[in-house]
Order: sequence, then structure tokens, then C-alpha cells
Amino acid sequence: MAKADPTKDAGARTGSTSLTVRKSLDVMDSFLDRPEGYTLTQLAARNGMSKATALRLCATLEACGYLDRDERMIYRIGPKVLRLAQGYRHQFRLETVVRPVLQRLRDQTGESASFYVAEHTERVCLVRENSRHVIRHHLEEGTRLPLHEGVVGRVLQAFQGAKGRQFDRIRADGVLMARGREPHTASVAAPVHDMAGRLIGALVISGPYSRFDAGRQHAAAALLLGARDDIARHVPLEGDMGKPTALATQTPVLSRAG
Amino acid sequence: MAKADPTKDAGARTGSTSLTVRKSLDVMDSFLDRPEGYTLTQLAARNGMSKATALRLCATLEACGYLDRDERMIYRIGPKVLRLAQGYRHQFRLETVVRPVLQRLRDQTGESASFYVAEHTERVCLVRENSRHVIRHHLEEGTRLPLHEGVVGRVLQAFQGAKGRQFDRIRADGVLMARGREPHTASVAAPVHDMAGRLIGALVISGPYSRFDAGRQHAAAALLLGARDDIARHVPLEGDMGKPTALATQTPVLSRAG
DNA sequence: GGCTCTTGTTTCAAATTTCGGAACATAGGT
DNA sequence: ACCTATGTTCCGAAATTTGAAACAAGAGCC
Repeated sequence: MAKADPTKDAGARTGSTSLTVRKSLDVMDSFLDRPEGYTLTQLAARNGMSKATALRLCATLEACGYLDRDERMIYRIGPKVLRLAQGYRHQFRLETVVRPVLQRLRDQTGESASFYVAEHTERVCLVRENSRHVIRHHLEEGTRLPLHEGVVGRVLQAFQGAKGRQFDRIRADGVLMARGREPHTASVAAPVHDMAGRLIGALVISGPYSRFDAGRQHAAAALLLGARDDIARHVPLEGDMGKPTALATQTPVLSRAG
Repeated sequence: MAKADPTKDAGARTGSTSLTVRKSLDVMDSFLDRPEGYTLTQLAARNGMSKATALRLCATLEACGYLDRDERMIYRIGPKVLRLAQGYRHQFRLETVVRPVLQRLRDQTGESASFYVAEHTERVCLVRENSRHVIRHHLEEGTRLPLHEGVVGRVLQAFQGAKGRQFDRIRADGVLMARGREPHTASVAAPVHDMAGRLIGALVISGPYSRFDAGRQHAAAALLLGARDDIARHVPLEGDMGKPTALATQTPVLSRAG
């Protein structure tokens, strides 16, 4: 290679990663900003490589269906991506993406983290990771509570479009921090939407007010927003895999190879 | 490299393609058969490479979001694919995928090729490539005809679920070859579905019966099936980009880069 | 026409990067 | 405790990747 890239080791944590493959994936990523497509020269310039290199990478991506070229020589995202996305949707289960996020939230805050979905006039706790403290806000997965009660309830109602100054405020803030439904508790909740903006459910962190004070609530709120985006990034559009509730009820995936 | 792969030049037509990148894409392709995921050893075995190599490739794909690894170390399709598919849908226009296919069909058969969609009680000729012969079946794009007339009309009705022995037969055959709506013409038509099985429209090849005889019709029918699959592979699921008709009416895409 | 500027493509030798075997760490199963 | 399976790291040999430059082909302009 000609130039020594100072960011070369930035991407490699453990083991090592293939430089060539990384470049080809960077090329693919270019299309996130600009789905309309690029000409070869544009791609080469954007990713800082010679036209010769860009051509070879693009030719490979095109041969495998990951890129497509129209009659004007414009590179576009190829149809193979559609098939992969289909496969993704097929294996997708909300729980498997939500649970690791909740575990991280619980470890970061020390308090209990849960994910709720609205169902008719109730809200269901689909996934939950309880705090490890002895004194904790404890609840079992599957618990159903009235939709109009509690911090999560208000958040879900707000982002279902409920009217009123209280809900306007929640929508404006994007998060809700408040004393909980039960005494001595405090909760921080935020809605989760898919990439198309449809409401999926809500994340909550709950703990005893004596420990989970205003300062920690604010810290939790920031973490919550990151977690929300992380989940949103994994949720496919559409309801062609059933209702969110059904997702958690599906049978476990993973089978052995053949 | 250790082993000399005899299929090495098979994928490289012009210029050359990157072997490393191709391998990494082969890894991605593995997930089309098995969206539930693979363990590292499975992937290495399936693609005939050492675990060390598979690990390096997968690590790169994972670092870029194209693969994901759950707590059991199972590799799955990553969320980046979702975002790319979203970009694909955004730039997708039915016409840009249909027209090249029609051009190829016209060049292969010598006759006129068109793509129709059903709309209420009519069928609309969205895209058309007329034969280059002086004697030809000629029609302009945008022409609207009654849904109940002609070879295409019967095909569209059949795959919209119309009842009757005539339509059962068409559904069973998958193609319809017959004398056309007008005298001295013959047509071969086949339906086009998306990957979820929803009817998109129909492809037709039409010509003067004196030239477009039974033999050539059969040849055309085979080509039609290939073209149908080719289109289907490019059409995203859902109607979240509007009705098919709207797709052709959209303003041209392609703009300059910045 | 002739000229220029752009784009996409091919070639080639230098050298960086990839490759796989083997050794290692860890976990699970018997 | 043993044994097997997995995922991971290391290393030198070897082949691949790389960019510059030259080439072909258009588009635009004077």
C-alpha cells in the first residue's frame, strides 16, 4: 500500500481485520448517505482510493449482487441486499435484541431495566432484567399492568398520540423521569420507535427513590436514549412478522447446522 | 495463498475482482440459506477456509455491522443490512429495473415487449420496448386497455384470483400463449410477483402471427420466465413506496454528487 | 473539424496483506 | 480427571492488492 493510514488500528480491537474487506464495506456504506448512487470516480474520491482500486472492489461487489450498475454506469445498491434483509426479518426476534440492551442498562445503572409494549388498555412487560441489589424494584416478565398507570404508561400513551398538556410535555422531552406508581420508587422511561417512526414500546429503568435519586435518574436518561437508538437500529420495518407481543412468544431459534 | 482455486477466473469477466472481498461476500451469502446463523467453525467449513481466515473476515464484517454475534457466539445478519435495504427501497423505481429487461427481451425475440399492471377494470402499459421490425406490434407507453381483453388481461385476471377453468389453466401453466386481441397477432404473457408472492404486473411479448409462430412463442415463453425472475429479484416487499403505477410516474432520480 | 476535459478501463512491478498450520485458552461433556 | 470441541493468537511464506500511468471512449466546447 502507498499511504500509511493512522486510523488503521482504530477499527481492530482484537485479532485483526481485513483491510481490503473493510474498504469494500466502506464503499457499501457510502450508499447510506446517497441511495441514488455514485459514479466510480465519486466513490473513489469519497473513500480516498484510486479509481483502479475502487473499480476492482465495485466489480467484486457487483458480481456478487451487492451493487448494481445502470446504463449510465451509476452504481446503486444491489438486489442481494434485499434478500439478506428478508433473511434478517425472518430470524428476527425482538427479545434477542432487547435483552442484551437491558442487561447493559442494568449493569450501568445498577437498577432494574424493562421493556414494555402497549396492548389494548394494558401494558405488558415483555423483557426484564432485575437489579442485582437486595433492595430493588422487582417484577417478573409477562406482568400486565393498566396502561393509564405509572411512568411507562404515560410514556406509551403520549406516543400513541394522547391529548393534553401533560402528554405534550412528554412528547417534547422524549423521556419521562418521575416518582413511580408505587411508593418509594422512581422511574425513567423513553419510547422506542422503529426506523419508520412507528411506536414499538418503551424502555424503563426503575429503582428505590432513596438510591435512584435525581442525579442518577439523569444519568439513566442519557443511557436510555442510547439504548433506544440501539434497539431501533435492529428492528425491521413492517408488521409482517406479527405483533410485537408475538415476537417474544415465538419459539427459540438456533438449530444445528447441516 | 495456499490453494489454487480452479474456479478463480470464473467470476472475473473483465478487469479483475478481489479474491478477499469475494470470500467475505460468500460468507454473507451463507446466511441466505440459513438466517438462523452459523458458528464460526460452520462458516469456515461451509466456505472451505481455515478458521483463522473465517474469523478475520467475520470480525471485519461484524465491525462494520454486516454481521452480528449473539451471546452464544452465533453469527447472524447484522443491522447494517436493514439500513441498506431501506436505502434500496428509497431509490427504487420499477421502471429502471423493468426497462432493461424489456430491451433484452426485444433484442432476443425481435418482437415487442411490454410490462402491464392492473388498475381497477383496466390494464396500463407502464413500460414498453417496441420491436425494431417494420412489421411489428406497436403501442405507446401509458396505453390503457380493458382488463378483460387480450392475453395480458387474462393473465392478470388469473393471478388476481379469477374463477373458472380457463383461469385455472393459466395459473397452472404460469404462462399464456395465444392469438392476440387484434387479428394477425400472437402474444405470450406471464405474471410478475414480488418475493412475498404479491402480484406486481405482467410481462408480454407480442408480434405478427406470421412471423411470431408457435416455435418462436415457445422460445419467448422460456425467456419470459427468466425475465420474470430477474424482475422479481429486484422488487422490494411492501407497498410503502406507493402503488406500482406511481413508481413509473415518479420524477427521474439521479442527481449529481456533492 | 479539432480540441479539451472527463470518465471508465487495463497494465505492471513493488510490497503490503492475506493465508493456514500449529499452539493456546476455555468451556462442556463423559 | 480426562477428552473433545470451540474460538483465538502467532508467525513466516506467498500471493494478492495497490496506485501511477497509459489507454480508450465520450461529452462538451470553440
